[in-house]
Amino acid sequence: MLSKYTITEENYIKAIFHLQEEGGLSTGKLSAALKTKPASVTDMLKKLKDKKLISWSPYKKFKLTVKGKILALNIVRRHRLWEYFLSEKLHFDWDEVHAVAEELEHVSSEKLIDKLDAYLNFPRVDPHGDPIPDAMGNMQQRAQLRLSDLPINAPANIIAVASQELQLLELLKHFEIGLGTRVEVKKRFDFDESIEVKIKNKTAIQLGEALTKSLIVKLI
Amino acid sequence: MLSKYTITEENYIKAIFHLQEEGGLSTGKLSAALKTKPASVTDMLKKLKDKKLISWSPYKKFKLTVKGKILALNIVRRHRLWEYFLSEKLHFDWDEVHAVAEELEHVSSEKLIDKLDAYLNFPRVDPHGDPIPDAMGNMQQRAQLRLSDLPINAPANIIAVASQELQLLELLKHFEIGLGTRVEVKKRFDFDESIEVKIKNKTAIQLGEALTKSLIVKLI
DNA sequence: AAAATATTTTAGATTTGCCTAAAATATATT
DNA sequence: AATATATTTTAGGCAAATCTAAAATATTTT
Repeated sequence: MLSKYTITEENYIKAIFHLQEEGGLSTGKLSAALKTKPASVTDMLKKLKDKKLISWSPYKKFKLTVKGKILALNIVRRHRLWEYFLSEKLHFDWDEVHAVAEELEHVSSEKLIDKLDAYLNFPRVDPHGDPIPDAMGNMQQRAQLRLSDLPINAPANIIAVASQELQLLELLKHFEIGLGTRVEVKKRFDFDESIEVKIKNKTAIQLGEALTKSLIVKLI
Repeated sequence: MLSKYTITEENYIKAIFHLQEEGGLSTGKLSAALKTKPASVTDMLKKLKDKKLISWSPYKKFKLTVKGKILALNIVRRHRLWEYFLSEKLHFDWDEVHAVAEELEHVSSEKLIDKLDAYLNFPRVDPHGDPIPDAMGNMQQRAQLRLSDLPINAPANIIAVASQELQLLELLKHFEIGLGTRVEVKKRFDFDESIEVKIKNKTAIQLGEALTKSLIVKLI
């Protein structure tokens, strides 16, 4: 039974979860992710500790407890189910989906989410290719072949974008890269790890490392 | 352009709107509706006045401004569209719909609501029979649903009696039917258009056409 | 129209989440 | 290992929305 938490608390838990997964959890990183000051983060960490959602003590590393992780997975589940709904049913563009889901995820009815899940036919992956935890909190690993690792001349499809940064999504839109887009690596420049990629059937273009590492592909 | 308001502000505006429609708007009634104390209501009324959503001055009557009414209609629109969605798509029972919609209505994306509206095919009435304002804030009069038109097994309340005939009122008294009485149609006889109705929790009784066409009901 | 009652508002506190500035601790550099 | 730098925490405050208790105004009753 997940009791009720404030929207702020949930946002902290979610951010902690994601940073923890990336292996870069700290007060400073958290404050950056949440756009608050480190001092504010410390305040909240104490509260989360009191609620037994994280383990924490002054100046030490901190992390989610089991209880915290269960909550985090539940929030992630809500978020991704809503993303799926917005994209699949309401035909939102996939780069608009994230912001709205950010609000919807805090609606706390367990029943709502389970019914939504059923209505959507229990999708296991959201529009960004991220796996959706099921009602028990189980989430599959996601395939992790990045565009940056794709062999030369191997045709593949974009299946996920490993970042929600607006600037990135904007860039993808500009290049007309989306889920399912066919790509093929033509050349690799060791100098700056940039890559020459053929998108769909257009002439090859140059893409930087940050971008190609964020694009998850699957060989055709 | 509806700027952003806090959830609390929106709840106040919505409650003021409904009380205003029923003709019973006062600090005390508002505090009861919102489950806060009158003193808290006064505080908020000052804030809403500053934001030009209501007209108010100490100890005087207060009411929504045009700006306030537009906002109220927009909130009502969101609420009722979500209710429709929950009932129609997710198959929630009607009595569960309200509480969840109460949370969903505060998700502020205009685009979300318009797309939801389209997805639902622009319904004009929610599962309780209440009219849904359109994107322009236009709302039709509440449909006068007569007991004779009530679907089978749909619980409803008597909200009006479309006749003042003494004989009718006498009959109602005899059956212990009054405003607010819960009714549920159990069977319909096409032969003489009489109906078998369960009143409150008593055993169902037979009512004639003239009577059932005079009783206005509202789905619960 | 005065008194009694009911309603509403003011005044002063509390809690949540945030802030700035300063202190404490941890990490990196020499 | 000592110092310099970076990070994190503490201390003290602020704004939103609430509360209680007391004061001000309206309304009802006699």
